[in-house]
Amino acid sequence: MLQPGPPKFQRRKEDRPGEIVSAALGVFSEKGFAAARLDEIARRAGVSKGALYLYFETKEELFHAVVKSAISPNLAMVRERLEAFPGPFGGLLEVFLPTIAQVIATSAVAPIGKMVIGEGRNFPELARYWHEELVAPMIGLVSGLIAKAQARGEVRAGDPRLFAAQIMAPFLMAVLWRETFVPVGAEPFDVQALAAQHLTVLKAGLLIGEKA
Amino acid sequence: MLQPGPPKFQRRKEDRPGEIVSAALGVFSEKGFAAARLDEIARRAGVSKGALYLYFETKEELFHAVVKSAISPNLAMVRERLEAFPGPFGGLLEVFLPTIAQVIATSAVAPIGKMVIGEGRNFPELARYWHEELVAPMIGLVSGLIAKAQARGEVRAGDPRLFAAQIMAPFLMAVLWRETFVPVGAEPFDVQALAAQHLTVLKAGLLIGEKA
DNA sequence: AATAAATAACTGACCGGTCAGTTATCAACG
DNA sequence: CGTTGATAACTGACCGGTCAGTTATTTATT
Repeated sequence: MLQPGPPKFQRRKEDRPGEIVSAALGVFSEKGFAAARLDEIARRAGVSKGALYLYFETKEELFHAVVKSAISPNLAMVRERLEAFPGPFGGLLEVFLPTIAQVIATSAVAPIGKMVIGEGRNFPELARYWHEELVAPMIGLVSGLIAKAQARGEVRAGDPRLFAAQIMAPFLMAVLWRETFVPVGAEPFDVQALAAQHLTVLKAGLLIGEKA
Repeated sequence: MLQPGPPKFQRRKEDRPGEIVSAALGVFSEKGFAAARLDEIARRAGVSKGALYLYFETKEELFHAVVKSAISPNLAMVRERLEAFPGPFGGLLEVFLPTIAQVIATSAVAPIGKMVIGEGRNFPELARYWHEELVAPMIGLVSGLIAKAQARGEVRAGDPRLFAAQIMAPFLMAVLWRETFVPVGAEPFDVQALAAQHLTVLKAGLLIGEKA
């Protein structure tokens, strides 16, 4: 009866938070905030539910940590690529649109974003954080680039913020389509093809002095 | 002790379902499906919780009734206007975009749609219904009109379904922006201005033989 | 032995759904 | 016309299950 066998658990204080956040990302993505069960997050993280409370005070704080972890790297990456781009606005679009398509297809930004949209009303702090940390900077960044391009005479007159919305909107739609309607049988959108076609329309519709 | 006083309730079998659906629309719009409380719906409808179950079997069925009531009139209106339009595609866009903007600004489609997006994963029947009854028909309708316009040589070559997505996406974004970020301090989008600017870009980017 | 990580059993509030009882309404009857 | 009996709309207290969060206890580590 005294054979030790494999220990029941190990003490791994350093790794737990990351593993828990990772597990929580999965469950929140699949179920949304309200329907996510802490028992399931704990199970996937390989710990007990009580252990969650050693590292996070509440469910909401855990959600917050998930959102933070999903935002920062992707935003930084996009921002760097955009600000470092030297050429004209048309060339910037050629780089930017496929980049966005790729981030959407591969990162956790999409399901988290959908969750923020779905439950933002009930968790205003979260919507505020998402808006201030990710959405507003992105819109501002793109708007600023558009305004500069207008000043150089490359982009037609108009509200830069609305132009930014027009540029980003199809990607938002593709994400929500994939997350909402594809699971119930809708035909998916090919995000890369959408990016390519969107680029064509934008170049003809937004830029000055381009041929259709 | 026999003074009747005001009666505790009245029997109004005809009106109850409509009043309950209306109250439910409000609560579902504000809270989402999961967070909506049947007690609150009942309170707003001026009945007891038990009365809800005289007219609807479950919470989900009530939600279904709400979705139905919000969809049908608006879809029918848009479809009629679109199919009856005689002129070229550019002129159709001029009518269609402001119409969409108006429906978004005034109808209950927007909050319900946001709710479907937010909770569709947990209620696939609902997402399926919304997709089959509203979204797929709309996409199909617009795609068909685009294909016809392409055949007439009015619209550039490309996947009509992707074009349809590009046309609709900014309105989706405006709705979600209003529902999600404006309550936490974001600056709203002027949907009418967005429609106007979107029209300009689409005419230059989508149509053949138009001057920028 | 002392400490802290981790567990597992537990609590209490919440809420969808139920149902026994109440009351408005109306038709039948005197 | 007033009364009464029958019906069905309606109420509201209640129940059972669920789940975020707590705590008494065990176990790994130093």
